[in-house]
Amino acid sequence: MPKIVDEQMREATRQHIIHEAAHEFARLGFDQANINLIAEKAGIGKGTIYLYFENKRELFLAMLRFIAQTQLAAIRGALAQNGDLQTRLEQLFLAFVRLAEEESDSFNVYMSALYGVNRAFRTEATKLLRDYVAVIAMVLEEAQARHEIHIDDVDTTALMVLSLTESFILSARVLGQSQQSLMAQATRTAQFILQGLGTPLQPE
Amino acid sequence: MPKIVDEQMREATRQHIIHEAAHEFARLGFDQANINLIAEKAGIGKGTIYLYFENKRELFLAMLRFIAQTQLAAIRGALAQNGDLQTRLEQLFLAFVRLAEEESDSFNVYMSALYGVNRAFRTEATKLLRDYVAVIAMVLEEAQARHEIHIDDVDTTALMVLSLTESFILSARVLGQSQQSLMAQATRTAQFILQGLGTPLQPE
Amino acid sequence: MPKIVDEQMREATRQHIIHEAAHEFARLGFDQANINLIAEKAGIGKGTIYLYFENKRELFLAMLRFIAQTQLAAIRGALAQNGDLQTRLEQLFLAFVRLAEEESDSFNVYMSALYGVNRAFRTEATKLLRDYVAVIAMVLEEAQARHEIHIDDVDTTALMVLSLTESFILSARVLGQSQQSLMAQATRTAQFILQGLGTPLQPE
Amino acid sequence: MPKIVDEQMREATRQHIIHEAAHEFARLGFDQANINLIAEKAGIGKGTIYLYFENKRELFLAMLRFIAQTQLAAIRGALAQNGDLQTRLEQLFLAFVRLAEEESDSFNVYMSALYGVNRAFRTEATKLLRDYVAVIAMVLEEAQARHEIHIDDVDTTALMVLSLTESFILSARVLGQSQQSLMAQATRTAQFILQGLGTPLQPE
DNA sequence: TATGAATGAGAGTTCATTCAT
DNA sequence: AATGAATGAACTCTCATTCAT
Repeated sequence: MPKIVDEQMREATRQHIIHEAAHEFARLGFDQANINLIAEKAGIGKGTIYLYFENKRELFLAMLRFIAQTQLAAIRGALAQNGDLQTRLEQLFLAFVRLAEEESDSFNVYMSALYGVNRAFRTEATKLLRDYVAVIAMVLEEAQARHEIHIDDVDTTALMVLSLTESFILSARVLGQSQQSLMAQATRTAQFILQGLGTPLQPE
Repeated sequence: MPKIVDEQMREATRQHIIHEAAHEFARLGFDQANINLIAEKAGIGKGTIYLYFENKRELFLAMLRFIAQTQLAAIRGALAQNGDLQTRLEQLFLAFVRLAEEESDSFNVYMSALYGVNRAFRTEATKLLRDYVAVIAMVLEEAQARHEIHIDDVDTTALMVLSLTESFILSARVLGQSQQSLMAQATRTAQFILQGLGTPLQPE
Repeated sequence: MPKIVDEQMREATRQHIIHEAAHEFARLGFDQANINLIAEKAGIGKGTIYLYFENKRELFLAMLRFIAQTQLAAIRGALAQNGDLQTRLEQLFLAFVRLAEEESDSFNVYMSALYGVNRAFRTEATKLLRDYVAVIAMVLEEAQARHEIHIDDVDTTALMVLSLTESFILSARVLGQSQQSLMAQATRTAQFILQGLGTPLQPE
Repeated sequence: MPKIVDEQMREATRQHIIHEAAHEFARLGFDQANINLIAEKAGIGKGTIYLYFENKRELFLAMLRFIAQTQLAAIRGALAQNGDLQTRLEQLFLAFVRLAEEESDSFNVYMSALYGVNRAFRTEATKLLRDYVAVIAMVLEEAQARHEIHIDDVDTTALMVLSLTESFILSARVLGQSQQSLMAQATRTAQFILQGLGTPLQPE
């Protein structure tokens, strides 16, 4: 079965290139990142990259998709466990804190793409944003089904939740807050959201 | 007083360059923006830009500062009028919706700088973030002085308010929401915040 | 006799590659032609070409030789039939018109090689030129033996005849003359040559 | 008048670049010629070439036009003097011999363009071919006006004359004939043409 | 023998910056 | 002060060729 082995090798190399590319793109941005350097760091020849990706742009997009998958998987994982809404919102918050810490490069790349000028990159980054909203909306709907809350517009509310977790965390980090101090705010933020939704505070 | 006249001329030219630069940087991003084109659009010679700005980087920074001033002035203006906290939060929300619409270029430039890779740009963009938080914190403290609310950590709360306004609005716009539908959410968002802060809903 | 069979197979593959190469070289020129594409069109692996030809240059030379053989065979064939000089010159002219039409790619490749910058290619293309002259010279000598004409310098005259047929036809084609209008000039050109040689016009 | 001086300087530089480019293109062909090297040989910076020519292709075309002008001027000059047709045909022949010797680079570039694969280059080279034919046609018509000859199709005849001079000379050179031996054939070729046209040989 | 993945030299082109005028 | 011609570093991408399988 050399075909399958080859295919696995190829996919492994692809992933490897994407990893190095992610690092460089995060460090320097799309324009300043250097294909030669990415190849060098990946331990392959300069031309080899073009056997795996059509051009620099496609490599960047592939990397964006990879980041999106990874991040979404992490967030989904954090919300997979059962529990009441407060617990799950706390889990969501903590998951984002962890991601923002461990994958800060990815977040920078993602935000740059989301608010940058390249249309294709924005489109790709927007998909992740939509996925985040969808995942949170699902959690909210489950809570609603359990009569924990009552919401009119689930999607808008989900976006508010996302702003109070992801955006809040990113801003706080930019302002210099440590991971620890951020984690300490998980409960409080979850309470803020629940109260905001009109749900009376539940005793911890 | 030729000196002063000269000084005024010089400042006017500077502002003029910054304006054209803002347009190009917003349109193309820092790397893709072309100094020659900016000069041409500003109606001055290529070399002249370097009499006003040390290099491309400094021009970008000056433009960032200009954007920050303009935006902060708009937000300050929106919060200047009196009224209870709910009203002022609504005003804040509406002000951001307007800004995001009318100065969307500036927002993109600002967000790119905030989450981009250039350290100097991040530092500058962070200042604006800090200023926003400070302005909101002041509003919150005034409300607290009037016993409308009670908050422990004013700065963190201010950042939450900012996330629920600015970040929320930007995300919503990226997802395709219109200015109108956004404006319709001002009251609701303000209520969400007030409830989140533990304040019983006030009759409108 | 597997050896001979193998040898035949090998020669067949070689010819096949040359054919595809001729097409690509004629279409794009030596530099722009792509070895990978030639291999693909020939239905063989990229590396296989190098088992048949040392490098791109050698492949081009082999193709030049192939073109030369084909063309010379066509011209020889046209002159093989008997007849007086006028008839044979007409045949020569018509043969070149046909070749220029049906093998215009080959002519372009040949002319590019003849007047191009690559020394090796020029040398190869010059051989064909010499062969043409030799063939024509032979015809002239036969006519001389039959006392149809009297010439001092056969080779120079042959070159003049070649210029008035091949070069004339190629130029006319570049200037847009159709195959038909060219063919109509066969008799006239032959007469021109004969008169040029000092031979009184023969009644048709 | 700095404007005019500048304009003259600019034109001088342009001509200078074209000269060096002609040399390189003749030596290596379009694809192999190196813009960097052309710049270097012209004693200017690599980027400077792009202030004078949009790209490599345009530089090549400009050079083709320059060659065409130069060659056509030489041929026109040779035919300017009065004299009977025989004399003028000899002058034409000698002019081409001289050109082929002194500007052999130009001839190679021109022929490569004429029979090469690049459509734009062919179009440009064809113009020169047309001009040659036109100049010769004019000479023939003048002779006809003086009743020296009688021709039906002037253009076709002009092309025959061109083939018997330019193409003949180029072929002869490729076959190794020296300038001297070529020059010695001027009279004979002119006679060949005149006889070919049906004109009784004039006593020298 | 046949293959095609991998390689890396190489080249056209852009553009921030300089500096003579 | 203002200019813009000149510069050359830098970068993406192509493709002939190699070689392990």
